[in-house]
Amino acid sequence: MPELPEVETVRRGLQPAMEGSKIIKAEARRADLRFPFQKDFTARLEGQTVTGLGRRAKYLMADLASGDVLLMHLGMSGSFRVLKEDDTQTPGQFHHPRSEDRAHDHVVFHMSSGAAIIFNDPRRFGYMKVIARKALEDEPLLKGLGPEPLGNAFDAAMLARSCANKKTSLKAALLDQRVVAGLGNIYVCEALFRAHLSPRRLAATLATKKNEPTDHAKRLVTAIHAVLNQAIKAGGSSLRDHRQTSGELGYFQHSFQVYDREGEKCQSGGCSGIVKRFTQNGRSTFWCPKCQK
DNA sequence: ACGCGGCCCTGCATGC
DNA sequence: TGCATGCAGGGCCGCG
Repeated sequence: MPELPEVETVRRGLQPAMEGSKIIKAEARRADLRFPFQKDFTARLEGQTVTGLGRRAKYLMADLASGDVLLMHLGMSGSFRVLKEDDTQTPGQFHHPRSEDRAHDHVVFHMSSGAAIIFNDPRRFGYMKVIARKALEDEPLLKGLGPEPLGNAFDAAMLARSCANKKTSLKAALLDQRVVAGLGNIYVCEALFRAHLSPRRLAATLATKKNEPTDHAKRLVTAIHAVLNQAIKAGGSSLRDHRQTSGELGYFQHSFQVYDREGEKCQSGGCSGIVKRFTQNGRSTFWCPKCQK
């Protein structure tokens, strides 16, 4: 599911249930997700008030009164549901929308607000980890992350600099979380389409010989901003697993212009191209060969 | 040093 | 209907 807009949607959904509320009980219902849970995982959460819920790239970060931070990653299929504690007793209510049983409800936080927060993750590529806030900057999971695409540090000049010496395609560069942190396959495809840039283009062509940003770089940053902001407004994209924490679907998938639209007409004004798909670095790229150069 | 493919895991669509 | 295959929004690891 989750690229930046989906994770941000989840953050906004969890915030009212978590912020200012205490974790009365935390359940880890199996020994591991992607990694084994830390031995003291639940102990470090229980009794703690969540003072804030932030996001960095595709990570959710809950600040705890103890000085710890709970890092959460949704992997490919992770989702959160927020229920009233009473509803968890009602058959059906507790279930993930796509699950007939509770087999993949792996983590539950029981909050003093009366909310039960359930993490469901069939594929278990997601993970959670508690770390001390003062150790955040040494955290390996976060260490190499590039700038937030919607943050002030990310602009055409910075993107051009970090692509200047790359020998990869533009598609691969944008998927590289060290270059910019939070984009995934969908939004890279969509941003490249909106910027009329080919996914096969060499990343280094975003910079001039003097490492100045080209017009392509400026167009691309504008496109990235636009597509992410629109997707966040739409509650993210629901293809398979993504749900808002209320269980509602996101609806940005209806606004895709190339992703998952192989064979359809290009939606760019005046372009008569057809959306094509090919595999790049082991992942599907969707694009219009006619207007993306 | 860096880029690429393999792989982690389950569920779903497709084709025989 | 049943089984095999391939594919999926992420990202770590090892190889060349």
